[in-house]
Amino acid sequence: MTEAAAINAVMRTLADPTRRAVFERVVMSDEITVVELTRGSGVTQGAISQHLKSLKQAGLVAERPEGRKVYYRAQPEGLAPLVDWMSHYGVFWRERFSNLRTLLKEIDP
Amino acid sequence: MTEAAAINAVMRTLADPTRRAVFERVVMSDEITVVELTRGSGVTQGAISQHLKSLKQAGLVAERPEGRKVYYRAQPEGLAPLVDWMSHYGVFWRERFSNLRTLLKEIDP
DNA sequence: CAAATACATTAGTATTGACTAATTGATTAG
DNA sequence: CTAATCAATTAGTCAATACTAATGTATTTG
Repeated sequence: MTEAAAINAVMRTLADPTRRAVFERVVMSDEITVVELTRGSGVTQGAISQHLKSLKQAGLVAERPEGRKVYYRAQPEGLAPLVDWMSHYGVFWRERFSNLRTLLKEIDP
Repeated sequence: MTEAAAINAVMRTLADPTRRAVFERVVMSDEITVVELTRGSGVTQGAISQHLKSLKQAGLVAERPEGRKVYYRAQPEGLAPLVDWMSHYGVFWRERFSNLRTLLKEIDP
């Protein structure tokens, strides 16, 4: 996958609010199943599975089947294209990155 | 505009490749007109104006009318919601942020 | 084995949205 | 003043996509 295709996939995948909410819940949970994700999502189980498929194709989540359940977890390298894009075009806004800079100091002084 | 609405607007706006390309060209140029943006974009002038309208509503660009031309420039605070979102959900991937850390050291040692 | 559970997939629907072609409004040039 | 230029907007079209309902496929339970 080329660089442009990667950022395109990630952006398009995270653009949908419902799918982004699914991703956020996966991030927050260590591991989470489809039924759990469906609960309180406002959409059907089928829709959740479709969103998970998109997220998986974008490299944002990974799955671990266990019995009849499938546990999903966030995938670190999935957000890399977005970080890279920000790095590339965010250079022009130094002051905005001071927030990130502070954060980075906190987590890795 | 609420926080969720802001990240939603920015994500959806940058999700389209053509519109993102327009934004990138605006970022790279100090200021740029609609005709210049239309040249080599592959779409019509009307489409460019529509994309610029979206970018403006998302707070990603600003305009400066001068005569019959309108100069567009990138708006710093427009990417803030994306940075904040990354800060919030990117904390979980420290190693990925090392790239950004290196970059930040370079631009502000 | 039969019923139930967990998830994926499919077909069909409705909405969104990106685009063009054309028009309009405004400003500048001849 | 008239032509031409720059940009925005409008109406209409086409494709993409988010969703539901239903079905399919394993796997577990009783």
